[in-house]
Amino acid sequence: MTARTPDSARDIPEATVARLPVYLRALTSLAEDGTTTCSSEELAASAGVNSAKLRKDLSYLGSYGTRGVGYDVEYLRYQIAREIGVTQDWPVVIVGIGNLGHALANYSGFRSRGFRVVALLDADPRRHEEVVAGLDVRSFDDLESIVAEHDVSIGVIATPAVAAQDVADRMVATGITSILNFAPTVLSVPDGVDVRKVDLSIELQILAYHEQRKSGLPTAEVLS
Amino acid sequence: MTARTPDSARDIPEATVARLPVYLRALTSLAEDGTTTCSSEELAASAGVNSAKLRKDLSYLGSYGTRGVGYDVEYLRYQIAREIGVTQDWPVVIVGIGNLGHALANYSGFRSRGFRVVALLDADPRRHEEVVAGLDVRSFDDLESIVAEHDVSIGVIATPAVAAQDVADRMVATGITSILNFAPTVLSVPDGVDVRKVDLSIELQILAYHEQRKSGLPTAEVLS
DNA sequence: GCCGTTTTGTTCTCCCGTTCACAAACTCCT
DNA sequence: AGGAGTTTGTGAACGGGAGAACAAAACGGC
Ligand SMILES: NC(=O)c1ccc[n+]([C@@H]2O[C@H](COP(=O)([O-])OP(=O)(O)OC[C@H]3O[C@@H](n4cnc5c(N)ncnc54)[C@H](O)[C@@H]3O)[C@@H](O)[C@H]2O)c1
Ligand SMILES: NC(=O)c1ccc[n+]([C@@H]2O[C@H](COP(=O)([O-])OP(=O)(O)OC[C@H]3O[C@@H](n4cnc5c(N)ncnc54)[C@H](O)[C@@H]3O)[C@@H](O)[C@H]2O)c1
Repeated sequence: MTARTPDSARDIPEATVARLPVYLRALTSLAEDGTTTCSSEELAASAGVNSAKLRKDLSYLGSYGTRGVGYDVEYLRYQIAREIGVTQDWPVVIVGIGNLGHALANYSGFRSRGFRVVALLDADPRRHEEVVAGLDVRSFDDLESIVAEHDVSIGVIATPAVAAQDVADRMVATGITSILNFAPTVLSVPDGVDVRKVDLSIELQILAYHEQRKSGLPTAEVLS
Repeated sequence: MTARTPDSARDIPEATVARLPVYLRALTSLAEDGTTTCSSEELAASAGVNSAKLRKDLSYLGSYGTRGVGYDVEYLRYQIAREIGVTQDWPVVIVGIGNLGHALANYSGFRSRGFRVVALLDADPRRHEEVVAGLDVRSFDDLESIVAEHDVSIGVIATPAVAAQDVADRMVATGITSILNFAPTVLSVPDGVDVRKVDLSIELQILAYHEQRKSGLPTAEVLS
């Protein structure tokens, strides 16, 4: 509305934002295969979406394709990365270095996709002896200084559910404004702070619901 | 339409299905606190949703509340669990016992929420020496016999991306019809098979997008 | 230089999901 | 028993996203 869009501040629909990373990955994959140009049809197939949806999504970023030709893979990849903001690395802290925290710390996919784990924190002093993925596990009390030092704005919570709200509160207090939460709890945070949750049990329960349906109906599933 | 709903076969909107597990968890939490009755307002707050949405969601299951009073926590909890299909355990196999697979195998939240891990499979023979969470890590070739023996219909993929499609194909061939995929790939499966994906990097990239927006705008964020 | 072919960008329509708002229904108090 | 006060269940308005369909634009062949 206010039309004072300095560069590319059009607001992109949330559903589109959620798909841009998928396109980014598909483009990276195509680039690795040596493909330099692709049509919306090919890219859509690679990303698992409808080609009309893909084109509409990309149109929010600008006109980066060429009619009759398609998209330049490398150019489009860069434009999407720039729009998402992963052309340079984001520092991230992980809190709660238990089963899941270890896996996250060891995950190489973060680094390659624009994120750098700068610290691993845990409340349990016994954990502080450990070195995971080349990083010392440090005291949760070091949160403030680490966030200040590395200018961290993204935090990951992998603690038990009971501790998650406390951890979130501390994160917010130190200036973190984006949280990825693995604990099965609803976090309450002030306006201006984004929270996304990943909840395995919910995903499995959704599958279970459909599974129950399948076995219920006799064979009235397919129609093609 | 066809109105031949044997028991409770009304089709529940997908968005509602995705929230039922959240309500289930909120109700369990309330029950543990000793609450026996709750209003839609309380339950909605506990689940982090709008109360009107909650009531509409619940109305798809039936009329399980009492006007002027609210919902019986234990009764509603059971009704939702039954609708989702987690009143008895679902057997699950996990394929790919690396960093993430270990964390999943050790996760106690599955058992308590209606799922039972019956086998851990890995293609790497060196893994077969291991015992994780009380289960032997077995050869991927045992998939068929394990699925047949335990009547498994849900599989979890925690292998590297390159192997994921192969694993999915094998799963489908053995009769698995629901897959939870952690590998960053688009899986293609036949009709009748459900796939849900969990992708950490995508979640972080969505956060990064909004984070970039925040730092762009000066302070035009809050208005309350 | 022009025409047919290809593929993008966009418009239009439809559908799903969210939210408001209110009547119906139940409890409790007098 | 009746009325005031609560709270559910749902009809209706609204907004956003998905997909079909097409016009505009670029390329290649002649
Ligand atoms: N393991 C999985 O595969 C998995 C799957 C889905 C969800 N989860 C969820 O992720 C979270 C972590 O799971 P996990 O299996 O790693 O648990 P875990 O018990 O192995 O690890 C939790 C860690 O958090 C630390 N911790 C506890 N309180 C803390 C605090 N206040 N501040 C900082 N650190 C604190 C503990 O010392 C421990 O090291 C849980 O909420 C769990 O429900 C785990
Ligand atoms: N570790 C994390 O926190 C994390 C986070 C997000 C996504 N992921 C994704 O999850 C997957 C697993 O991650 P990880 O860190 O555990 O990797 P990992 O390399 O530690 O483990 C992968 C395991 O899969 C096994 N495997 C390989 N090919 C197989 C096959 N064809 N059949 C059966 N088993 C096979 C390997 O032997 C290995 O044990 C990857 O796709 C990764 O991108 C991991």
